[in-house]
Amino acid sequence: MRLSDLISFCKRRGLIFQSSDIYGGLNGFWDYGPVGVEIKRNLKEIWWQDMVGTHNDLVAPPGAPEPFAMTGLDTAIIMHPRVWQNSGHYDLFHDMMIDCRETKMRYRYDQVRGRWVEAKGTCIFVTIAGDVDDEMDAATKRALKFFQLSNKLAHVLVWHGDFVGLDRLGGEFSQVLAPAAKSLGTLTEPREFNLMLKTHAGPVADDSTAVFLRPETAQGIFVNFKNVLDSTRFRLPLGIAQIGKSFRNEITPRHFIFRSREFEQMEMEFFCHPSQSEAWYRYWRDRRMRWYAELGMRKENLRLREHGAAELSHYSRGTADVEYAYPFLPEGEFGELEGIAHRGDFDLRSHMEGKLDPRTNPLRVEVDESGKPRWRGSGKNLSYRDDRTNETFVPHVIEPAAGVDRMLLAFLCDAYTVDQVPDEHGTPQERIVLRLHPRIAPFKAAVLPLIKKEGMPEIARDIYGALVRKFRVLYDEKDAIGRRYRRVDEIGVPICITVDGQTLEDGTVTFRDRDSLKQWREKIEDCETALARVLETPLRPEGVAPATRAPELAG
RNA sequence: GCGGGUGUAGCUCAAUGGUAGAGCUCCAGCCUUCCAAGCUGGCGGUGUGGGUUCGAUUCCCAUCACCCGCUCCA
Repeated sequence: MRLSDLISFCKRRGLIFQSSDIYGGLNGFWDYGPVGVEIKRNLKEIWWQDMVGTHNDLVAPPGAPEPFAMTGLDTAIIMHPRVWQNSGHYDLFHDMMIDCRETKMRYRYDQVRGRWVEAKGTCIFVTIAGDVDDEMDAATKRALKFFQLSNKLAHVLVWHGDFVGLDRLGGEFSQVLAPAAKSLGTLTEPREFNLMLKTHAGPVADDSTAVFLRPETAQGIFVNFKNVLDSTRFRLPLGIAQIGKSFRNEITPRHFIFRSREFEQMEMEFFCHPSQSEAWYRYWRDRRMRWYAELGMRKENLRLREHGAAELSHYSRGTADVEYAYPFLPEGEFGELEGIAHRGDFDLRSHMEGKLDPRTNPLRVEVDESGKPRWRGSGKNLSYRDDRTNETFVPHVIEPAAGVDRMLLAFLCDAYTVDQVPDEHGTPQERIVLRLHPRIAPFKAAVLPLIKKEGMPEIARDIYGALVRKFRVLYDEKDAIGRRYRRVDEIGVPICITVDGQTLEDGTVTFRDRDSLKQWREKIEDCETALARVLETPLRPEGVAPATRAPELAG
């Protein structure tokens, strides 16, 4: 499947539209339509129920070290600017970038490094960008090429000093050979790129009222940790969940809803004793991975990737990504769906003491030139006292963080299927069907009179009226029955309930299964329980595409 | 941000420097007893802004958006 096919499909069937469509759209923003909003709400509801709603805090679930509590929050999108200073986002999301006028390449200012080298009476600063295995080897090749020397003449090059960043040049770039350039002095001045969306709290727009839209929901949980403990009787281990919008000024929004500037996150911060944090990390990593498989995501499209030591912050004892083989990626490549991170005590301590320097070990507050904290903390005590052991400690945090939109995209890609179904002449015809798990499906059933006469619509409307009080269901009497089946197949409705000639005789209706096309009969008065039973079909543990349980056709 | 491509009806596509067309969808009706594409009728369109021209959907410029490849990606 091509991504553009899915985008057309999503527009045609009312799943997802471009934001501000009638004005030509806005880069990085998308709207959910009548069908899409149901799917999205279902995903959030399933996650919330799994995390908070149906959690039993009296017993330890399989694989968990001990029983634990779960609760939720809904915090503001706009928070105090100091939150972002101490979370690290302010520094991290304010990148200085430089452009190369010759090659049109853009680099992060702090990722371009170089060294002075002299030959043929000229001294230049030869640079390389990003991660390079052998800096000296790469720089030598570039210098030889610039001075038009053969590879055998490397000894002619006279090197001065060591490799340093561009910031050590004092803004003078005239002798700089940019990473891919052929001539000197092609780099622009460094310019500020702000990845957080900025606005103003209050009607006066000046620096004193500048605030940021949150780039993640997690910080609302960290800064409320003490409030939650003080207002409840929860003990650790405790998980606090939140679902909400986040915003990032992505440089390049791409791939439909995969990377957008306004998106929704489902994050949970799990606070526990440091000595147990690694066990909890493994528990949440495995549980979150299992969740996708249990909702029917094909296991060949899903993988868990543990970050290597080089990728990890030193304070983290582990980070794993749940990844999906999105169709816009090259064959065999996977993209992020959810991250599960062991964050240690970095966040709580940063909000207590001031922003910690993630490069230090053990963690210390980051200081400026005069030795003062770069960003001052709240000064509030965010440690936890266990009243049973009388031990006081700063909890460690395990963070499973999922993006609702890319999760929905992954489930859509996984469910979008074109198969062959015979038409009324028995000739195979192409059919688009969304094989969504019944819990994710936007509607649970469609009630259809076989034909629009002989009293069938009246019976069907009564059944619809009874079901609609409990389920999201559709009623449709327009067009031939086969056409109506196709319509609801396309938006993933798992069950069709058809009122036909036999209904008039014995009071039974036909149940039709979306995936297997199997049919069986249920009594009119049993429709509600029968539908509930089918929708609760145990999930397939091996993670194949979902199929509702379809009893053999009776009679 | 760079390079390439594409913007015509809800969708997929056609055509043209001089009244823009089809199929599907959708709507109204007919027909129809289980897997869309039978019948009749109907609604609906050249992304936006400028320029050239008597006249621009077509040519030119700009802009916006999407797709692909780079770059980036807490």
